[in-house]
Amino acid sequence: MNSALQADTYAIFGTRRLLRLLSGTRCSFQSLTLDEQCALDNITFSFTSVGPHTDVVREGEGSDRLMIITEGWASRYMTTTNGGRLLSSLLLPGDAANLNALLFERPHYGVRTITQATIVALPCKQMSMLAAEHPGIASALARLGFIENAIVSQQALSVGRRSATERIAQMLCELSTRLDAESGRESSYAFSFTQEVIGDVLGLTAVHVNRTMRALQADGLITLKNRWITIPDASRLRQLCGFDPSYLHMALLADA
Amino acid sequence: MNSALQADTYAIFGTRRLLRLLSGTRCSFQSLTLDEQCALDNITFSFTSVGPHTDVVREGEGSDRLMIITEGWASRYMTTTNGGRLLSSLLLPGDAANLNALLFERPHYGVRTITQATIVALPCKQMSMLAAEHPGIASALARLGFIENAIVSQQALSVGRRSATERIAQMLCELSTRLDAESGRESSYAFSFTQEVIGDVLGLTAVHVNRTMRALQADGLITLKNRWITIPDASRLRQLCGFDPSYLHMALLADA
DNA sequence: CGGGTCGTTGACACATTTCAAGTTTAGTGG
DNA sequence: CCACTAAACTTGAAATGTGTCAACGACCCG
Repeated sequence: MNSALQADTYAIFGTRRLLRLLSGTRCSFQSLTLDEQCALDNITFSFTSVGPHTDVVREGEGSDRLMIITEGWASRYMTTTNGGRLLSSLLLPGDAANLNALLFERPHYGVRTITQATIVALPCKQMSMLAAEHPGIASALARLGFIENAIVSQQALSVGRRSATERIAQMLCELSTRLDAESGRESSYAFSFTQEVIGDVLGLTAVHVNRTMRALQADGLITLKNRWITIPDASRLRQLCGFDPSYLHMALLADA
Repeated sequence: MNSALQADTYAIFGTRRLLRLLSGTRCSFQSLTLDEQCALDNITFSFTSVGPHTDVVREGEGSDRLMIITEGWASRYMTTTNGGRLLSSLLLPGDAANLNALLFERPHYGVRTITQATIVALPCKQMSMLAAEHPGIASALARLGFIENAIVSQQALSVGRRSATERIAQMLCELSTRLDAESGRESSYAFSFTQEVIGDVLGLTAVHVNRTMRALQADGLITLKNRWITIPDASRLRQLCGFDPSYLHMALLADA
């Protein structure tokens, strides 16, 4: 099953034109009314390819377009006045980058690509108008927002109350779930994050990330090779950090 | 000026009946259409007084009522499987406790009072129906959700990338702003948080909170007396932690 | 082939935690 | 109003997880 985030995004844009563009997914649930689907079908959108390490949304600068990552990885980031950086969310294909552009002039974060990425941009005005007319669309968008909340909160919990090992394990488990990478006990997926990026997600130093991941490898909990990670026994890793994926799946439980 | 969170909540319920109940506030902006105000006027709600340290929403347990704190202090909390606890938000009078109950069956957090509190409970079903009919109400609710997001993200940044001193200073500045406690350079407000609570908000130990606050007092940055805090020079404290209140005020900038 | 980015490792510094012992404060019942 | 108790605050000493600094190695790309 695909991650809640992805599935939900696709549900919103689950129409003929957009659906074809969004890579490797299903539109599995939460179907909108036919009326709403047609409305979405008429949205104009642009389609861009962006290099790695480039800003899609600059911190504190507004945008009039809603961006959706359709390929590659990106992140929301925030900075401290004295140079500290934290990636408040990792954005995977299917994730909306700056959902709150629909309601606010300024985001409280910036968005930067990690790898090369392709991005769909939708005019906020059109989306807002659609949301105003179609409550189903509005609530789908709101639901996405609350899922973001859950993920960020979980990250705050990690950063505030878990050891470095637990944080890393948690992150690996989350990615495995969001990427739908598990088959049986084993899980594996492309893993091209810099150790510095991981550190910035988890509030750690790149050096310490290195040591900790090394330890995880030594314990046989993970294997890294060619920017590809394998988790031989997902349940063991989950147990190590007490991972409970329900916070990612909330959309699937909801029936609003 | 009052905090964005409070102001916005009151805007939503800024009608004759409810407004009278919500303590000490103004309904300053973002007025809904007359139609929408009337609709809100017909909501049935209950009204409860709760003692300190009691759960309003238990972690992971759903609720069919939207709770709003009208008096006293409360917090959203999350726990780690091995006992770690983090308060992901502090709830002040006017804040909605479990906004996402409108869309999800289960919250990812629990809500517990800190002091004695009084709480207004609104049936989710009625609110959802209203939101579906009135886009203005829906977007007001969504806006609240995104403000929550901004606050939690900011907290994650604090916990992940700021020193203990900076975190505490940041928290004190945020409270000062949200409580609208400043007059001139000076700011002061009731401060009855346990040091353990502060630690759980900031990802620190109660002991370390103590030491750090002691140091702040020694430096003349704050004064504590009888559960009442005074910040003699707010700008000095802000500078110490690089506090920028804009993330709290986002609603005021929006015009959606 | 060379230069830059990223990963790896070591030694050391330091912020924060842990443990433990008081002291103060607040609340309660006599 | 006082005595008593529990909860919260305070302080010290020691342990420890994580950060810092620095060097080196591996890899990729032009």
